[in-house]
Amino acid sequence: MKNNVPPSDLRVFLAVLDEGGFRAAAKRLGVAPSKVSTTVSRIEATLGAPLLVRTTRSVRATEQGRALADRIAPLLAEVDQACMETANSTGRVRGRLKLNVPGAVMPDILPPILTKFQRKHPEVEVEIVVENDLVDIVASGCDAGIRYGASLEKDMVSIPIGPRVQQIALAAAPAYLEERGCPQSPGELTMHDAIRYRFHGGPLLPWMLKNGDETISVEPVTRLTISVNAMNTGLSYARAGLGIIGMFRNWLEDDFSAGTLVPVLADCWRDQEGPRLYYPGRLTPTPLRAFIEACRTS
Amino acid sequence: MKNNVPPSDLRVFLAVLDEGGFRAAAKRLGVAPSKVSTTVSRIEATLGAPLLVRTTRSVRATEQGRALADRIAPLLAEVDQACMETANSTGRVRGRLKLNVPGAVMPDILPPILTKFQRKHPEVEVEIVVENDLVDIVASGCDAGIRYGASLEKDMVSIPIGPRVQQIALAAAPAYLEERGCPQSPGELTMHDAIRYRFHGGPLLPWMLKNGDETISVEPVTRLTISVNAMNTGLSYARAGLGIIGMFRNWLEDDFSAGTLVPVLADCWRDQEGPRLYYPGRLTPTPLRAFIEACRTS
DNA sequence: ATAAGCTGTTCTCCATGAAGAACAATGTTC
DNA sequence: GAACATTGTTCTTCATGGAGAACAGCTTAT
Repeated sequence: MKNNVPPSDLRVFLAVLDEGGFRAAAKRLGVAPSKVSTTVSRIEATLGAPLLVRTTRSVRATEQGRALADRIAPLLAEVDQACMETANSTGRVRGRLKLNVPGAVMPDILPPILTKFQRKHPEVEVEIVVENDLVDIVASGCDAGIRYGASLEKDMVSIPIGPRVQQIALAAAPAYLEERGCPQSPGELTMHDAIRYRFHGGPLLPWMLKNGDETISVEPVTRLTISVNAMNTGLSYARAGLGIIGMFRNWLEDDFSAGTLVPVLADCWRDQEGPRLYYPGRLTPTPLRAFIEACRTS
Repeated sequence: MKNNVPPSDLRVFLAVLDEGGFRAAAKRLGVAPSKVSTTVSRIEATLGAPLLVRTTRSVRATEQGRALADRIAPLLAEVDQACMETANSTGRVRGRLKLNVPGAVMPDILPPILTKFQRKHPEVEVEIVVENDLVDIVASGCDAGIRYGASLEKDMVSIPIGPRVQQIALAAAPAYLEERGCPQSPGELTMHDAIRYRFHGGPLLPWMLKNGDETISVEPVTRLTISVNAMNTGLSYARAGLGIIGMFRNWLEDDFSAGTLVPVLADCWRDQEGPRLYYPGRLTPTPLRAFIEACRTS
């Protein structure tokens, strides 16, 4: 009977309410905003009742829309749960795993973990979304995310992934050091130009250095601030002699070997907490659960 | 997450189980069999589990398919209920009404009822499916059906629609009566040729006639048996002098007026139960409820 | 006051899913 | 045993739904 609303359409409607907007819902569902718009309009036409009030810049449910959403959301969630359990009941780890990760883990942290994981679970198809600015994993339609230093969102769980610590190393081009001198103590860094990286969400990668038995925070003169996503850009400027760069040591190894960058105050480098895997605390699909296990055992 | 099965697909899966086959499910849902086939296959691929075993000529659920169906069927039914109640909450009678009716009610019984109904409820879109052979209203994807003399199916309710009784009239062409003589009593009918109508499902329209104070069943010599759907065919043969025809009086009025057919044994005509509206006993959409009310008050 | 950025919606075009036809397989009837 | 009827599935074609672009409207920043 054509009076029925396809429950898949209802899931679109629920996503709009969950995300607070059509574009956010579209992003989470991996569809175009126009589909979300036309789907909600079609539901309203079929039921003959407005479900959403679209004030510009915000969406909110009507009374009827809220009542409908409250009633069907747990039902559709349980349908998803039933499907997931059917999928899991085969005992095979299969399906798709979508990870939202910063560029920073792309060169050398994630590849070995993924390679091992996919060899162990060949039926899992992995999709990597490289993004730095977005913290909300669910809103981006991903199963899990990797982040440095992000605070824990509601209902999210985090475990370490990759190196438990990473050293923040300082480096400069030989030409820069010949011109400006090589600092002999952390205090001298304030007289130098710095190239600093900024995490998503605004915080700079801090320059915390060891000074004898203590750790001090150094605020150098910042000539350039770059998103952690644009890793290679920062390295290029550093190689060009723009200043002293502060970055994860593993990123700098190739330049050290090639001589294009030289370590600065190597004895003062201190450890930084490594990246963490974030995922929703419940409704864990089998592929994600297997990946979590792979992270725990690596 | 692409691990999710669209719940609309699950509805297709449930229809296959309900109807016991792919083609029956396709008919009920108003889609092509190929869509049902590919939809179920897609669900099985997504979940990585066979849900149905398709022995040729029969379909049955696997253990996992049965478990999944048992769990999600009430959930999706409640989702439909929630939508229906949202639609009803506007207080407006709107939507679609799909009726499965025999051709017998098309000329003069249904039109006045529908005309009145649609004038009262202009927002309802009515679709009429003319079918005689099929008894299962739900399996045909209709909201309700009209039938003569059909037995009550499980969970179905019936109310009279249109005339509470209809007379079974006998008639013949003048030329036939001149040649064979005009029967003076019901008993003489056995010496005449008959044109009889058959209801869907096999029973013939019985020739029950009054004989004094009693009612007798007459079994004439049947020259032609026609489905009630082919009403005009039977009339044509009768006009051509093939025999005495037995049919609802309202169908014969035009021929009586035109003189193309003449009443036979008019004093012996007895009343027959009129048609009935059949509909599922629960989950009554608003358009159907309004139509039921219209039938009750006409 | 203007520009920029973001929203939801509408419109256009095309890729995809669905309809329809054809097929292979099986059970029933003659 | 052959013919017939029906099934589920596969293949081909095309109509439609969705992506993408553009639009109108609104809020915020300059």
